[in-house]
Amino acid sequence: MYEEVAERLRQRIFARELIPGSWIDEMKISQEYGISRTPLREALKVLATEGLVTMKMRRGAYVTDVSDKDLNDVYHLLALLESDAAAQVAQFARPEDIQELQGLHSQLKQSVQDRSAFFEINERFHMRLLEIGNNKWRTQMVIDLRKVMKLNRQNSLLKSGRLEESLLEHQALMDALAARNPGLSLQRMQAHFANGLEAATPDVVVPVNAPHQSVLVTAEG
Amino acid sequence: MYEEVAERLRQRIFARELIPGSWIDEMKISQEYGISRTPLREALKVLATEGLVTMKMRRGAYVTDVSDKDLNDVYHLLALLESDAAAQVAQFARPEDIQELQGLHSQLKQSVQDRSAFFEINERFHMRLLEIGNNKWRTQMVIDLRKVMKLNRQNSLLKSGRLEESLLEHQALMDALAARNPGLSLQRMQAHFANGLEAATPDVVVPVNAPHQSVLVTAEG
DNA sequence: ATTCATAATTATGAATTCAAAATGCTCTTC
DNA sequence: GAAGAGCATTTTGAATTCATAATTATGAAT
Repeated sequence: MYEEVAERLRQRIFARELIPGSWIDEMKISQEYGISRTPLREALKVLATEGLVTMKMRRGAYVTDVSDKDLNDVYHLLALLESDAAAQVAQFARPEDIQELQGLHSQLKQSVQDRSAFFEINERFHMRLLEIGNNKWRTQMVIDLRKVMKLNRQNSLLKSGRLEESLLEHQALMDALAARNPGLSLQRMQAHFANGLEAATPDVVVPVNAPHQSVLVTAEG
Repeated sequence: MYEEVAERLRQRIFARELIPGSWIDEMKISQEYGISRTPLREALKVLATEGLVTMKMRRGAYVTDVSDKDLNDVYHLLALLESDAAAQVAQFARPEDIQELQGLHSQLKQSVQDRSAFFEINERFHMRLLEIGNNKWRTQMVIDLRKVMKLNRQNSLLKSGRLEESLLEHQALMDALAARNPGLSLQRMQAHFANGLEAATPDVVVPVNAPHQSVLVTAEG
């Protein structure tokens, strides 16, 4: 059960229902979920090792408050890991895997007018690339880091105008992958992230007190 | 208490007292430690998210069995992350930080005849470099990955003859750092890891049934 | 009125108890 | 003698209970 509880808590944290820095009332949550404190506490300790909550001695659990520096650091690592994955894919992927990525890219092209569809397919593309990269540890690290990114971004890091640019960057990446050029693929993924970060500077982020939303959050375009 | 218990379990796993693939008897361990199952189970769940143990539904906890591919994948990521850190250090570290690293390097040079001292100082050097790299997420990831490396290596990845080579690589790295050359620092760290891996191919690993030892295990030289 | 001390309340951390599921053993039957 | 069904034992997972620590509130003293 603790896995399920952990996931429910993650969603509430991402949705800003549980505010960074705030104390997590074990009694209240366990009553809300109709469970005892035992599995809840197990879930909290898992979230603590994930970095989503912070345990204070004899003080309980608090939603971790990530700073702007933290976000930049995490974003840097995402760029590093995902571009590494891109290089590996260019080098070792089977032809049908490249084909699959091209299929996803085509879908992405077609959904450039539908913002939420674009985000969803974009997310799928990045995740499939990681999986094809065939290093489960890297994949897990990226998953964890993306969770942290979700902690402090209410919406996508994409500005409205970024969708088209992002698509072009994806195209360039796909070309490099199809050409089986590891170094170029790495560069193109790096560039993709570098542009995404520009669009992500704090001053373009929507107000914190915006109503929570279940919209997909992506770290880049 | 769960933190303490988790650490004791980690040590037992690294020491091969708990064998990869084997089942972890909650009752037995909790009696051994003179505690109840509750904090033990919390610790196990933490170790599960760290990847050291695997939870099976209604089957309990098992020490994770990492394959040779896993080890190569993890090693690849260590090289990626630590060389990234080296580049950052070359770029952003304060002069006194570079000085400190040079101090550690000097100690390393002096302890080339004492194998265990060499390992310990080497470990300190790598950790300090990471800390100076000033990205706590990267540092934490490296710490976690190094734990996984310890799962399947009874002793160091260094062959006896590797100590001197390793020292030369460290010297080259230090030069690049002192010259404040990020790209070169990155390359030198990558080279350091590339050489370490060569020495770590399965056929040079000591037998698995060797008596457990508390010797420091390092992922590279 | 303010500050310090003590008591009471509240919440965390751990132990114990309880329930449910899986495995293994035995007994029966073919 | 072997195979399958049923029961017992073992073990996990969760709830409840208990103890300890921390915070807050109340009261007294300066």
